[in-house]
Amino acid sequence: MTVKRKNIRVVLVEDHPSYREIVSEVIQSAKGFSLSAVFENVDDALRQMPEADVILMDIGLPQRSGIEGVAELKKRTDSPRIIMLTNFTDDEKIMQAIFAGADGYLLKQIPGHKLLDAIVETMDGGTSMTPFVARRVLEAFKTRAEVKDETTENISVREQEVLGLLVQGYNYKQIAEKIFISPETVRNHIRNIYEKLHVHTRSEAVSKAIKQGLLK
Amino acid sequence: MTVKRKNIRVVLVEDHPSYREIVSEVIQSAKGFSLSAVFENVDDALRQMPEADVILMDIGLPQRSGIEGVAELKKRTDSPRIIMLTNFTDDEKIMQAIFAGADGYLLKQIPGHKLLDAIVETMDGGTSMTPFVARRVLEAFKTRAEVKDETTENISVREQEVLGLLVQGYNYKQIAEKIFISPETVRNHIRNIYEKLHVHTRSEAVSKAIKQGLLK
DNA sequence: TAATAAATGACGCATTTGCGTTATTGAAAT
DNA sequence: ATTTCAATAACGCAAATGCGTCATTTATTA
Repeated sequence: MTVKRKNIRVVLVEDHPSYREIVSEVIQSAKGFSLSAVFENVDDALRQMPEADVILMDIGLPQRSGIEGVAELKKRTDSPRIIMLTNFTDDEKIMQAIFAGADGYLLKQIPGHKLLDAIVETMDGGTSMTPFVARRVLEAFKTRAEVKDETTENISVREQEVLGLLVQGYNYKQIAEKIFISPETVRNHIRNIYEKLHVHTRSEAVSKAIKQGLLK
Repeated sequence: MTVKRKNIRVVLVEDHPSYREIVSEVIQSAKGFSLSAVFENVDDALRQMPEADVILMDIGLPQRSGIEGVAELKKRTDSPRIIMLTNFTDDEKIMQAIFAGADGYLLKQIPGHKLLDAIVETMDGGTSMTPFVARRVLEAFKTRAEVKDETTENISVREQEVLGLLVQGYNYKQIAEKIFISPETVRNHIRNIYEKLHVHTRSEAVSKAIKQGLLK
């Protein structure tokens, strides 16, 4: 007697006919998976999207790109998990897809069994990335961030709050209104923040706050 | 007649005896892999490291952590590729390891065959991450960076130069001295930058410049 | 209990900033 | 040949900023 287990419902969005065939075949022949729908462009997918667990979306679709597709779908409530299928070539788009909120980034030449693994892992709340993509992401990450420097003292909770507003460009008065204190107190907080960060201007404070990840 | 192929030489650094045993077993019994050395702490590993292709390093070692280990090894010429083995718990350390320059981040409970896959993929220049780790990394990434927004016009070379100095906290006069133009011209450049970025203060400009990667 | 730190508030003042307005030069595009 | 644009420069002025100095309250820690 086996426990009745629901299949993982997969939707594929891919314009290239032969690749569409290959992936469809993999999903359909796999135990525990079912292919709910196949679309060849984003517009159709957005209009006719059925209930599903995971969407496999080509990143480089004509007309509306897969990135727009992700962004749209992720706005919906109960959006399924979305895995992007990418080529070696579209390096720039990988980053855009990440910010659009995709849950996985796989190279198209991934073997069938690994694609299935990735779908399961994504269902379990992880983010599947092929090592090539992961490398790109980390490289981009490292160029943007800095390690927190040892001399930076602890910024208090209230100060972090003020610092966050500073980064958004608010002035004394505006910050004061937002957190219901006097502008003079804001000045004092900022003064203290400067001292802790060893800076003397807003720009430097904003710069350090962002680069060192001092916010939130 | 088979082609003679060199084994992938693996080194393991892990303090926990039972886990050490398990991994050693996996490597030794795998075709195409050989276990060159096993260390139980970073100091021994640094002192006696043999030639190897891939190092598997526990991230949470006593005394000198695996993170220090990576940092040290990566300074050496011809450093092998390094894969960190992590637990669910040490979230903060994952980021530190990334900045230390590790080439892979795997959860310890990874099945043997996937560990072997990851070693191969890392050898091929990729970065292997288990989906759990990948998720953490992307979350951290997303909070720090933004996508370049479409409305941002092209910042000219000279303007980028000025913007860079702005981010470093210099004022009109200081920027003027640095690039040998009048402070009034600096004002003009900054004015134009503001217009292109749709901002009205230094803080906002600095913030956008960093988050959108407008520098250099 | 005394010292310390965080959060609050205030006044004065020199400096810096943001913006309106105007103008010249050289290079690139039409 | 002319328009457009980047880079340069200048003046004025209201608003915002950075910093010195001082003070109160409430936690927390030594």
